[in-house]
Amino acid sequence: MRRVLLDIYERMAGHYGPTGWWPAETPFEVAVGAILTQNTAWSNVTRAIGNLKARTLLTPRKMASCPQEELASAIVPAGCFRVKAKRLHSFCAYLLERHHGSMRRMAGFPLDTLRAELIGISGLGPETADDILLYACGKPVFVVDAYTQRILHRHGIIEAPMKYEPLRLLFESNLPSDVPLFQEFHGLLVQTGRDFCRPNPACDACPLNPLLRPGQPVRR
DNA sequence: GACCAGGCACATC
DNA sequence: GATGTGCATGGT
Repeated sequence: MRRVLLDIYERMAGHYGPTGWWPAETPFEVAVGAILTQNTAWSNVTRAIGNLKARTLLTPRKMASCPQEELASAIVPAGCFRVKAKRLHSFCAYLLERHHGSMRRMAGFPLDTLRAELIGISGLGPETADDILLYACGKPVFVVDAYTQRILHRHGIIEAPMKYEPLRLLFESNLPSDVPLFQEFHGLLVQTGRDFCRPNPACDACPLNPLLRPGQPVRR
């Protein structure tokens, strides 16, 4: 499995080069983007974040003190705006109370502690928590998403859809615990999924075709 | 007009 | 534990 995963990584990296994932200017912006992108296309998140910047709401204190309806109006383009405004407030409250509003202070805490606390916040599930941990805090967690599932399944690496935790551990136990590797790997999976693994895919040019299978010798 | 997008909470069985 | 539904916009 280790060789298969590294083969996948090398093919995608060879096709795309460095992705520099996640696209954001600050760790706090990463966290906001992680919440806004839930079940939402990234292009819509970009608009919402642009609105937040224009209204100078993209800091933990400004966002926390902004009325929820006003916050919601700024993030309308991201969809589910009432729900997400509430989720952003929940995260800001946690960040202010527990870490004095500082993402850098937050990153000083152990991974397991932070992961449990983040998942405990209403509106933050495992994927959103892991986005924040990997890309905003620099912690070695592998982020699993719908594209990860779909790509592995379509290429026969997994037989049936797997639950989040087992799939995360599949990657983490078969790869070196390396933050830049995890960051790039997930970014490459998203790009590959977006370009080649949609419901009506253009599979022909996919860099993962044909894919190395378990037990198969490395082809060069 | 239907379907999808870088989920999650809640209700129900 | 598994499945269904609401949230809601913008692109294809």
